[in-house]
Amino acid sequence: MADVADRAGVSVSTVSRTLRGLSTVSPDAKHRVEEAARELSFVISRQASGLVTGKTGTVAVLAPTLSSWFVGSVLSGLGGVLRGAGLDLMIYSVADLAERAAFFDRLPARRNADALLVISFDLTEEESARLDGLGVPVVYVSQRAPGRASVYVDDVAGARHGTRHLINLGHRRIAYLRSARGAAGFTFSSRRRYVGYQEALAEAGVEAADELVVDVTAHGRRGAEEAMGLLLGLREPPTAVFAEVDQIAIETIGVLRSAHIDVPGRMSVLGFDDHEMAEWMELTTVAQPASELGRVAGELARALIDDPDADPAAHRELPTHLIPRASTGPVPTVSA
Amino acid sequence: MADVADRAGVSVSTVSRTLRGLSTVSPDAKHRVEEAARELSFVISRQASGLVTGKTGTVAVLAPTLSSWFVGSVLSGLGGVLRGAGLDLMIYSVADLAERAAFFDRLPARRNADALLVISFDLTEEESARLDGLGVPVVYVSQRAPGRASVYVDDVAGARHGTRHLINLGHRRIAYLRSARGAAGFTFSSRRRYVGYQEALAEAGVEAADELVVDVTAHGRRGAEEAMGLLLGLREPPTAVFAEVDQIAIETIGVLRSAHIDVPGRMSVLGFDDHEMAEWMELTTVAQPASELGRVAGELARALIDDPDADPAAHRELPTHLIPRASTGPVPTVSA
DNA sequence: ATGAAAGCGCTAACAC
DNA sequence: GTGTTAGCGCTTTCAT
Repeated sequence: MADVADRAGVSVSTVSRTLRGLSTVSPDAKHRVEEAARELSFVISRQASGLVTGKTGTVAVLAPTLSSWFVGSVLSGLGGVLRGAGLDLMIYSVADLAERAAFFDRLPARRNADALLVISFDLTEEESARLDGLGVPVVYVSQRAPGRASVYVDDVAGARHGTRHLINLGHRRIAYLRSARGAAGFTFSSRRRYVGYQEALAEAGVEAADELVVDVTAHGRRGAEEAMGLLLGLREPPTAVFAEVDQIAIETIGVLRSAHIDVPGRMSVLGFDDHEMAEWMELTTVAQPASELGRVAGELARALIDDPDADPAAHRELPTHLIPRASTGPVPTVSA
Repeated sequence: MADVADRAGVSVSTVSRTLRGLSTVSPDAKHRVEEAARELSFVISRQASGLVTGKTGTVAVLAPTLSSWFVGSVLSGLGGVLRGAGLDLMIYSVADLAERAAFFDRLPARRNADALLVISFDLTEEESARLDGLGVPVVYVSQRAPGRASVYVDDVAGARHGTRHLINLGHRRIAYLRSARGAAGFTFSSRRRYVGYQEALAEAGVEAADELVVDVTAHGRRGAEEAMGLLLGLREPPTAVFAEVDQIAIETIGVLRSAHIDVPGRMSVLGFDDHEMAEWMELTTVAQPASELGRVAGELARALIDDPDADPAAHRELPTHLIPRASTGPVPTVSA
């Protein structure tokens, strides 16, 4: 920075002021500094400036994986806001339990970020408490954390809406496929979606049947196979299937097609998420605005960083919306 | 740190030495420092230590998106190595041209990372030259950058291997679906895969036919529909289709199934990538070790950071492997 | 083996 | 509107 100051013929203070966009710099000096900075391709060292301001200019994210559609989408949305705010994005991905323990033991984000976003992670109360003592605001994404800042979608309304779509198509025997694969950070949404399904049935006066609710445990297509085997073996099989997540819905379509059961001719299939693949497969689904979640979470984090009076327990609930595609249709006629 | 020193009854120097694992600390002092640090949940400030060491302890990644399967997988692999090396991961995602221009204009990674990884990004020579002047090692992932460090897979061998698989199943009319959707950072692999396809045909004495090579342009299933329309309208339609990327292969399967053309009974479909979805769809594919690419790139970066004598233009080529699943089978008999 | 002191590159207060 | 100066929290000589 001293070099820039020399070249521009001003003091380092003026350079600092100019580069931070403070108004108290004469147009002339400002111009000379900018030119000098460009010529020397000077970039502020966040380390040095952070040392004195106490800010790091960085937002950290804790996520169980980076290779899932959902986390990737959230990060995309987040990236946009942060860039706009001049904040950097630092990622702590914690693949297994050992790494998770290490993270919470050392808490490396402690002094190295201005805020922490926890994406799609079911934390224990003990872990959350640990984060409370972090000294920086924490925002929970895709999870309701009572008493803490969180951003999530309205799973109940989404599932209710999806189920109603099937009811409106004439379906009465609507199976529900629950994911019991133990996907990290998902148990919360899972419970809520099931509630929405039940509510829609109740509202429409459709009788709920336990036999129509199946837990999909096995991974890969086998899980869907087992579930469909069960459902199709029923005295009165369903005419529609609502899968809690797109992945299972898609696997189900695959299984049905292999069995030459037409979708949606003989069986409608509905998903939840709007995974990129839902479009490729023409799956009707309850879309969850993943990148929007990231954007909102980023804004919340920004507010929490900039404004000490911001509510540290603010909640933001985002709506879902149904995307009708080709995998759902009217209930088959009796003759079929 | 001063607090820790007080509590442990030593000087800050001793605390610093202990926390960095230097050997020149008495067991007694070491123990007291560790205890004090734990009690105060003290974490080193990278900003302050970086200021004096000149290292940031951070590796930056430049990627066009975060929500793609490939980038996510690379980052997962990368995350592991970096964590092991005590390095943090910082992400610069550059969604559009404006952001891209801004990145190369300001080069924010300049003094804020010890290395930069460029993932899946077709840079102009001018942009690459700009990165050369960054002052930190740059590693190109999924791209051959002549004269610069890069990590990529052997696309030619992979495509050759995949094509041979189809030939071994008896196929002679093998269509090739090229992605012309302008996916960022992909033109390089695209060319190489096509070469591999051609080589395999030539090796086996199978005549290449231009009519069998189709560019898929439209997005979503429509692109696959158009391509299959073209191919199935041929006097002598193909019996197998090799899609350059899994996404197109999967869309193709969807199109074929809607048209009641059995896969692989009447048409075999082969992909390239091993996208997470390939497994759900039982797609035979040439697997590309995405997270392994990240791991190797991370190690390369680490070597470049630690060892000034490391070859700044090292290349690492990773192998692909064929994963046979249910979407490819023997060529249909003439009676079919 | 340990401590004292200098200084990394920047910002913030204070003078001017 | 601009320059001077004192640190921010560490690491690193240099003594001891």
